[in-house]
Amino acid sequence: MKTGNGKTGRPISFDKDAALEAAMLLFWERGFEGTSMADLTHVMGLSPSSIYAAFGDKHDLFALAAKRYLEYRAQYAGKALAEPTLEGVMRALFENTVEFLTTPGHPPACMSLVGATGCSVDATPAKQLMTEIRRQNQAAIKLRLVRARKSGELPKEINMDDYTRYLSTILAGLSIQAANGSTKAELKRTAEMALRYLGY
Amino acid sequence: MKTGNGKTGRPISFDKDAALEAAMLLFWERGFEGTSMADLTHVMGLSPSSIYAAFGDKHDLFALAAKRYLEYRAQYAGKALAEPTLEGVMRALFENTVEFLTTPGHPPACMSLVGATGCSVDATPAKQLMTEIRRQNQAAIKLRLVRARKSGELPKEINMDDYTRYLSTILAGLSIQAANGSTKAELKRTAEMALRYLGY
DNA sequence: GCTATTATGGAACACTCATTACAGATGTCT
DNA sequence: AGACATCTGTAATGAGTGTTCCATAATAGC
Repeated sequence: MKTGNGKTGRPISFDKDAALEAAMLLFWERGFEGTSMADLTHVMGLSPSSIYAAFGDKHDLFALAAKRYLEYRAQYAGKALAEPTLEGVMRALFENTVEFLTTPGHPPACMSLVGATGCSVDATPAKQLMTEIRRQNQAAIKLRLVRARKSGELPKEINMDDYTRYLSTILAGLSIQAANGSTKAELKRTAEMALRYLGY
Repeated sequence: MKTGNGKTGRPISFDKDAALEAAMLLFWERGFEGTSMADLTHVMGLSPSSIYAAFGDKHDLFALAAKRYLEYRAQYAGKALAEPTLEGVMRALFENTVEFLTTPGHPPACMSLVGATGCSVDATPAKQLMTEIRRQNQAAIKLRLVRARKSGELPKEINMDDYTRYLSTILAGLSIQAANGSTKAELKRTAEMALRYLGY
């Protein structure tokens, strides 16, 4: 796996980014175990040797796909948290999530939920990676909520961990609703209802 | 697959219920694709031929396991819906869910969520079965809410589909929280918070 | 030109997958 | 007893798994 590093030797002949993007989309749709290397060679348009030389083994490739997913697709949450006011954060969090889940061109669910839940022991690294991503997302939300409380936008009585967990719960539930086949309009109304019951 | 029907011939030599229970637990933990027939022979204590004779192929066995799961494990929701008052229904729905998710001896998640989400095309029947179960659960909740509205326990302005979907969203989210590793105490507080924000 | 270095595709690897064929075991019925 | 029917374990089936080997191709520097 020295691809692209050395100045000498035969140069790479394919678009590494495009190949990884294709792999990511397939992993997103079928999960780690549901995606075979043969499937990957097809959608990436590469032979096994090229994949192994450029990305390592299946676990490495999955980790790279997850990284790409976070950087290129899952930024909707980070952007929402960057809103100046807490109300803006809350509204953006739900709206962006619905928008994300219903964007055509990719599966209607979070990759961290479908990537590896319920899998053999061989896939536990992938499963742990997905869990870790979920935990980090939740930690990011908490950080923003703590800031909001410091600025007085959130009552001091509210437990930050509990409130964060409650928010994450609803957001994760939305992903499952989308996977169940809910339409965009339905998800929007659910998100609005959640906001209303939260007091926004 | 004529096991147990005929009066003649060699009788079955194992506890069919116990074998199916073991299969169900493994499917619950590892999902359809994450569970191999070899794994199943181990936990069921049977040879492949016995399994095929008694339960059919892997898809059939998974369907039977799902049925058993619904009948023996997932009755907590149905019981909650049988509560006489809406407030009782709501409280029981959340409390029973938390209790269910944190009961030792089985994975901390709904089988309908981990059974087959993100899988290869071969497993789509299993995936559809899990989705169907989720849809039926949601339909049962809606039925109970409609009854509550007729009895005046729920304002007429509330859209039944939306409210049902919102409730399902939170309940599904709880399952993911549990799968993430939340403790029973944390889940309890999340459920209480959900109830409070819903007005109960 | 040559050599060094890396990438490529295809075939082969050892292994696991779900499933079945077969022979023997164990029961009921006459 | 024997005939019949069904179950059970072993071993095999062919297809699919992730991964590697190897001969060849393509570049850079000399």
